[in-house]
Amino acid sequence: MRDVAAASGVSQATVSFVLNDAPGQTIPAATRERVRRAADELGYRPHSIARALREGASRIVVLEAGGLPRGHHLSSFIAGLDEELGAAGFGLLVSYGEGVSARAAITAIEPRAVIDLPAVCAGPDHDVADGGWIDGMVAHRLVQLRHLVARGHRAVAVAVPAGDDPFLALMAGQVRDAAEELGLPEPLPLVVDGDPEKPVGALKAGVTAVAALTDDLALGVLAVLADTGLSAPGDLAVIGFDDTPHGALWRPALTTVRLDARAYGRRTARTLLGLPVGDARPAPARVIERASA
Amino acid sequence: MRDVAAASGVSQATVSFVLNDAPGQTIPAATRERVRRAADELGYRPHSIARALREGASRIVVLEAGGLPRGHHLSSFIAGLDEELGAAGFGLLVSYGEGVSARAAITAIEPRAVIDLPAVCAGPDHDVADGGWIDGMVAHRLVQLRHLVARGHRAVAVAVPAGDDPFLALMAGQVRDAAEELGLPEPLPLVVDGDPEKPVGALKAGVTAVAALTDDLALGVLAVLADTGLSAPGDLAVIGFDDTPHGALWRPALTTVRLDARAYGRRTARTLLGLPVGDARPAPARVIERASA
DNA sequence: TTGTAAGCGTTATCAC
DNA sequence: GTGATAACGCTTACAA
Repeated sequence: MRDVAAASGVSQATVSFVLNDAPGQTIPAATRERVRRAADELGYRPHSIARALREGASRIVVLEAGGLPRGHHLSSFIAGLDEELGAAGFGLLVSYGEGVSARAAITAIEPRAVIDLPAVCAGPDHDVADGGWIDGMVAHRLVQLRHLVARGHRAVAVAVPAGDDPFLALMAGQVRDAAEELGLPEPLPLVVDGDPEKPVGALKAGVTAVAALTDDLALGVLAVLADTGLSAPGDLAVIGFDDTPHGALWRPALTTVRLDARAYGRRTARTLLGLPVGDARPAPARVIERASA
Repeated sequence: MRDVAAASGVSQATVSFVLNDAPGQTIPAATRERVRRAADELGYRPHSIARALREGASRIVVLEAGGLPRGHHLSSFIAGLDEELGAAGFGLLVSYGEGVSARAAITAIEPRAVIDLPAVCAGPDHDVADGGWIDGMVAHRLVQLRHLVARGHRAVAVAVPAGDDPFLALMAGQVRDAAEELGLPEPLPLVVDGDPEKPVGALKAGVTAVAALTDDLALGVLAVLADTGLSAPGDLAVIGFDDTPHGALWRPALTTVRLDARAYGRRTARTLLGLPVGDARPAPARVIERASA
């Protein structure tokens, strides 16, 4: 920066003002041009560590994604964040809650902000922090259930994991809400734990279709079904949620719903940066119809 | 740090010396103790940004994992890195090559080192940088092929992806080497692209078993097999490599080989830190026998 | 309109 | 043995 200042015959302060479009400064266009060119020719890159020291935080945003189902939704949400943050000159780091050194790295970075997605979802004021993702979720679950209803199913179960994860519990609630809105009987929970008795029991209870919280849970249902000689969609229709890449590899290939999480990512980024959310309107959820439902 | 110095009645420099065990300094035990206690009581944490500015690089190591097959091996390698780096007070960040903002973040961090795993594998001197992982790989492929040989197979094909990825090309070479070492005929490549003709062709050519480069490729083979009414292991035995979590969900469940990448991660970290590799001896590769081979 | 200088929290080089 | 002090590269209040 000193070199740029010298090369353009101004002081370091002026260089900083020009390069950061500092508001409240009135610098003639000629000077700005000179500084810009010099910076360009010298290949000047701001030293982000020095900047972070000065500003008290780096220009990096961290997304805590530990415990979230990995798949199309998450990567797409990330892609959306990435676009907007990248455009604003911010960096994005995704943490899957791996281990000590990962935590160490995150704290060492002094991020400008950290988006703790699971926590945000559990909290009361989602929309401010996730671009409306969670709040729109019931609508997406409607898409999932409507697919089943359109195929004549009314007695549906919801495939849930064995442990209790707050995030997935929330999702389960959304499925129930969606079912209510469609006037369906309350969906029975179908715990996916490898026990073949579970789906058999559901079948006996009159269930004809399963809406899974995630694709991997749907795959789990498909697996135990196959183990007991039953098959989808004949004996039990199964629909996933997320469109993981490997859902397509299964036989029967998994029918699932895919949503435009990218738009939510963009919105999240924009509200975080204090920008107007703008035109990023999420596309409606889509059923990816394959074989299982 | 200033506060700690004041509280223990020494200068900032002394605090720094004590807290970093600076070599070549002779500080009385009493002073050290006083400083340590003061730091503790005040809850002093070194400011990593300031340190990075001073040292010219942050205490963070970046692992570039873009393009690598995700699964047990990668996460296990990461876990190994994590342990050793964490113990040494370093942070680890894993980049899956997501997008602009991720790159921006990485450069903003000024990492102490970046391990570009795909590049390292392509390069000539792996062992220095990956803890011997790649060089030991032929041995692991032997485990994969031996499982097939022990079941009476000799005509094996190797499942490869449609595009050409340098990393996967390297892996294919290792399978060929392993086959040669076992005195098997050169394995035919079986391109996994969703075309059911491919495995049928292999069958006609007398192939009785497939060793896949990765689990996902194995799953791809299983899928087209199912599409043509054939099944594993009856018509064609299929063995994967990596033990991805969803391989177990398939029916037939995927037989695969799992290796102790964690140890390689630890070795990588230690050589990177200039430490002796020590006792981290990788456990031998293990076949996870399920149903497909 | 531009320049000067202080300061962010460390670490390292010297005197003492 | 310990303590000033300078530097790392940047931003910004204030002076000119």
